[in-house]
Amino acid sequence: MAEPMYRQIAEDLRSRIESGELKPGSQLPTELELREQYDNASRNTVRDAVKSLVHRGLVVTRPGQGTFVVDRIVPFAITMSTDASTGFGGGEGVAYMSQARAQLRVAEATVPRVEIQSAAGAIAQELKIDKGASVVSRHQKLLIDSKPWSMQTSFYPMKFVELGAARLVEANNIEPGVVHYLGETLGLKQVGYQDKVSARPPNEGETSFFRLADGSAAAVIETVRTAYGSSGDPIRCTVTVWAADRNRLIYNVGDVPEEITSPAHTAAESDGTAELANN
Amino acid sequence: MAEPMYRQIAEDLRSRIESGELKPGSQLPTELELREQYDNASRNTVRDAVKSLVHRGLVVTRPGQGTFVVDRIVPFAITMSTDASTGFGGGEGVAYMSQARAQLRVAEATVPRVEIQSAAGAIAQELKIDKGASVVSRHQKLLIDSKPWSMQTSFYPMKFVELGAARLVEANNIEPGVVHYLGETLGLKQVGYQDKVSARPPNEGETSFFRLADGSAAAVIETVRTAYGSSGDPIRCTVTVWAADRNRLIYNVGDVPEEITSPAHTAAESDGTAELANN
DNA sequence: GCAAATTTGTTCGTATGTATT
DNA sequence: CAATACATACGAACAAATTTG
Repeated sequence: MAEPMYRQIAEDLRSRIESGELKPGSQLPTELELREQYDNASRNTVRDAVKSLVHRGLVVTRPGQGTFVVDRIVPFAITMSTDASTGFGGGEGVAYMSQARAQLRVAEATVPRVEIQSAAGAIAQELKIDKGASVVSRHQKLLIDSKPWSMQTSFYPMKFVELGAARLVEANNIEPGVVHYLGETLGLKQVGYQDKVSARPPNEGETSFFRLADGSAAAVIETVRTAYGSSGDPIRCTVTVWAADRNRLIYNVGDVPEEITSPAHTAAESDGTAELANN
Repeated sequence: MAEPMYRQIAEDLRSRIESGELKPGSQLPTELELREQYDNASRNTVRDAVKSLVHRGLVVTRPGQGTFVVDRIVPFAITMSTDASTGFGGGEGVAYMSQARAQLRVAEATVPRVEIQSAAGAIAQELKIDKGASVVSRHQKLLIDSKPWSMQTSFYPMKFVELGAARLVEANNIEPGVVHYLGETLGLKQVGYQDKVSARPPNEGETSFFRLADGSAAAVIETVRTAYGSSGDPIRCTVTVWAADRNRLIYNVGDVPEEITSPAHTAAESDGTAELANN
């Protein structure tokens, strides 16, 4: 018995899924049926097999209904580097909306939740302020086609408000964008930014917002964007958490052909990811 | 009993870990001890609780030894946008090595495994060649401090070999870099590239190479980099898979202060990620 | 709208196997 | 070899969610 039975069952089911015998969206045999199909294994054993598939993101189980092969979501492509078509920083507010439209999706954003917080270590470091200093936190959730897509929180030094950028603490959208507003009121001009991209398992809040299956291996992508002004000082720090299964981040570096950078192109692209023979 | 018992136990253990009562590297109580601590719950119930922590990447279990709080790895920061200090495209070969040295790490790469393959759909699309056309695949695994860090496969149109870039199919490193070599032999100059960044659960090969705990929620980051020449035609496509728990990708866009872009800075940075109050 | 049937979720008990010390 | 600790597997009962009649 080299391989435990529940793993053998899991592998067999996986191959049935990948061969197309079990199509996306279709229901797996019930636990009772699986028992019969697999040598009258115990119900707990077939459950372990199914759990392993849930965990790998191949199927989802719904209490009272059954287990279903996952329907692949068409990922939303987001240009994170400066987007020629919208003119400014990708992945945020206005640019996000316009990219969504270009991919024939409907984007919405919740009303910002604004808070005054004392800066956590990482934020303080990014903004080059003292740990514990006051910062304005503006938090928004972004939806596409009415489904949860990402959540982002921007942090600004409280000093900006004191210097005259009063609207920073207002709980509504600042049109056409906070960056533009800071330019008008304080003369700050964003000249560049640095993104730090990482991936990790979701925490509780993220799991519930993104409606991630409980035991699934779903991951989130976290980007930390620190934007700088012409003086070289940080203007803001924006932390965005993306559901990994429905987003793809695009960075263009140097000269990239026009037709490649257009959002329509990335949208239309085949989803035949992975399987790119890395082994 | 709103919450099932195994979840309550899991949450209690989680809080004991996060409060620091159970430190990284230390051993959790054994299953037998946990039974006693939690109201004589069944062994299966405490096991379910522990599984849920394994799954979230907070602990690892080792047969015959026990369950241990995970030791956080210090992530390796990789500048993916063009790196001023090394002069060329981040995240690959030479640049990777030099960034590792700057962060006081030791980087190694395996000897390239070279194959002639017929292009899969996604690769063909990236390289703008016919699906099934021949491509040269050059695969390497990268280690840092002797531990598995990433694996990457570059695809080049077979046409390049026919046109004179014979060394493309040699199974050894091409110094100082393939891009440089293609410039010399074919006059191709890389003027830019597009990166597509996504995250997903690891497949079997990745799990074993990265030595990821079996049931853990570990994710991999996948970057697909397509590089373009001055004519606007694709030169190559490089697919890199990174273990998400030990890598952080850095993209600089526009003007970012020198001290921020230096590898030493990113290395020294506090690891106080997450907890950035996204909820 | 309710009751029954179906399906997955939780919890228990028990036995045996495998890895490590 | 023995003791310890986790891994696999079985059986059973009841709970909760959903669909169906």
